Amino acid sequence: MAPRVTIIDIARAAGVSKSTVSIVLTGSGRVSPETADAVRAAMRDLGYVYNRGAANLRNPKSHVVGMVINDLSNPFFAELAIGIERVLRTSGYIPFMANTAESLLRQSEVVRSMREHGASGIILCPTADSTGREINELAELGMPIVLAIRRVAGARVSLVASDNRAGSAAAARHLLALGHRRIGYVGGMARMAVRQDRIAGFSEALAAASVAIDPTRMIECAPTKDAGFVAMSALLAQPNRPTAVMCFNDVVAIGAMLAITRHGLTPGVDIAVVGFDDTSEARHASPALTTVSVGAGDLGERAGQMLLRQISGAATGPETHIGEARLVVRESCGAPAQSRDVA
Amino acid sequence: MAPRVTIIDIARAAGVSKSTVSIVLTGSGRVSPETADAVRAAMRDLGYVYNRGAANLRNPKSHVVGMVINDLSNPFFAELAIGIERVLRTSGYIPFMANTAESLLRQSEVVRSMREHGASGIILCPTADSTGREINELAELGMPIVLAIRRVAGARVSLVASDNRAGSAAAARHLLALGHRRIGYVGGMARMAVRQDRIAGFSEALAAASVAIDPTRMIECAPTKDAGFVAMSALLAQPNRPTAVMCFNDVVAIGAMLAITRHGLTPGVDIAVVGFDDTSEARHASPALTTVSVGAGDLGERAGQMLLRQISGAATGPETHIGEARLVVRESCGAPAQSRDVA
DNA sequence: CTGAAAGCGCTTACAG
DNA sequence: CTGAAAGCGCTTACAG
Repeated sequence: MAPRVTIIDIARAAGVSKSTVSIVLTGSGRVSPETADAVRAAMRDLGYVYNRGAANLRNPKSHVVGMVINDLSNPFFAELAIGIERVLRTSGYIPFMANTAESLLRQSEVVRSMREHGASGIILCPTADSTGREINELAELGMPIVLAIRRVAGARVSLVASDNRAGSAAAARHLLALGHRRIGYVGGMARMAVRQDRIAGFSEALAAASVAIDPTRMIECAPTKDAGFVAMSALLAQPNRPTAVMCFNDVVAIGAMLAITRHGLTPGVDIAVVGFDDTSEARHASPALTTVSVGAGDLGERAGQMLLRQISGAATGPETHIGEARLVVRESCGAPAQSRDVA
Repeated sequence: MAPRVTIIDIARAAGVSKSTVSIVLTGSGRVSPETADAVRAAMRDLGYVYNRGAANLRNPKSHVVGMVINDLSNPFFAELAIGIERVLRTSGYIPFMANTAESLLRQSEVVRSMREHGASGIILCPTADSTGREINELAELGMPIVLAIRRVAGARVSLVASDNRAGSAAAARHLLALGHRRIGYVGGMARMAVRQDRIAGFSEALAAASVAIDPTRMIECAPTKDAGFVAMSALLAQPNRPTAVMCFNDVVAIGAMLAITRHGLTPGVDIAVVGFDDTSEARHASPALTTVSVGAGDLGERAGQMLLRQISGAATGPETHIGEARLVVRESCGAPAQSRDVA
């Protein structure tokens, strides 16, 4: 690789001092248009690359922010990430993304690396086993941080999530209205606050209808398609199987529908299935998945805006945004066609 | 934010010189275990954060690499990205990812930013309108770079892609064997080299069977679900509609199947549909999508390995890996059940 | 094993 | 508007 070209080289080529080059680079202070053009021409000619590390050394205001995503293979988080990027970018920040694949070790490596590179804030979709302790430690170090989607018990930081309890309750009430009484719950790990919230809504709706919850029909599993398949298969192997299942999220639901089909039954006919998230996959699944829409892209934008407020100091403390969760009735719940949502 | 703690603070707290702290940090040179422990304890107590920018200034060997992805909402690219991350991480590199959403402007911003932050290499899934010129400029500046998935005409850099021509030819031969003669092609933009390669395979198969291509049945569109829906709808509005369509990729095919259904027809029965990529969505679509499998995760791993060779200098020049593309017969092509692949 | 010194590429006052 | 100087946090020889 050719020796690095620095502002000194540019200054020499443009016949100015390196202070002037720096002023052109940062846009601070006044420089005559002719001078600025000459400097820019020199940068182009010499293939100059600005050295952020050196700049941040002197002026520690960085415009990079980190996005730490727990599972990029889940389209819900991909849509969320795209929403975050959209607002961060239009605000002049450059978001760098990393996937933790639900590994806490990987999460702490990635977060550390982002701090070392001078990120001015982080949006974190925490792994399922994150605890309030490590998140608070980060925040106490002065790092602006917004938790997205997944609440973490004990974490005293900003949060953007959806109304998990209300969304699940609405879905459960819908199944009850369709006449279901043996309703299972599939997916998520018990330690996840999000699952606790969703189960709370589920329980609340069943209690209101005086329907008992059978703990043997509450199956934990990782929030993935494959795990949903396995968990649903286990549920189907039980005697007295449920007539309906609520799933932790859409990918689990799609896995569950696959298991139902593989078992020789028809989702939406023999067993009602409901998801959570309303990813585009839910719309295109077969049968089309009844699910709870939370607006992944919108939540992402909210999280981006919230992080910007944390960074700028416009927010005086941690903020919380709980987005609406709306039941979308399609085919997989077996509801009569005329009561379904379009698309 | 508290004033930054530096190695000088650590040195003072641990009662050593800052050289010693640096040696502990970098692992260069020998330090007694007791001293090293004292240093590490001080770092923990004071909440020390290593400043990569400062370190890179003196020793410009960075362990960050960039992954630039053109469309993260397409599950194919998400799977690819996960494969790339897997090998990069296990090799001690920390991959930062950015999504360009098919915007060339965004791509150059993101690439520039990665260079400014001292990335030691970049894996680039280029936007549809990337040209060889800008990619060669990057490479000439000495940046190790691997193009993934999308060949770019004129680019003289390393490439990991699939055998687009052979894969498309196999898919077309399959449709011909099923008796189809009016076969359309939906999706991709004409300027994309990948589309040209796929069309070449398609044309080759049709020519071998002495079947003419009707240019009015070749519809360009962006490689997205929505664009596939619109393009297929346009094709269906034509007189003498095709009995089969090959689609640029799976997301286009899923959009096309939706359009067929919306038109009152049944994909796989009234019109055969074939995709490309074999994303997990293809398996779970209804009807299950016949497609060309390229192994997204594997290609990602290959790309990661290739970049590592470019960075280390183990590669003496640009390398190319063309992965196998294998037809996977499911339901959407209307093949008789006994000839279908499992799952 | 440790300490003093130089220097990486930049920005920031400050004097002209 | 420009130039000389100091300093950001680190690493790298080099002398002890």
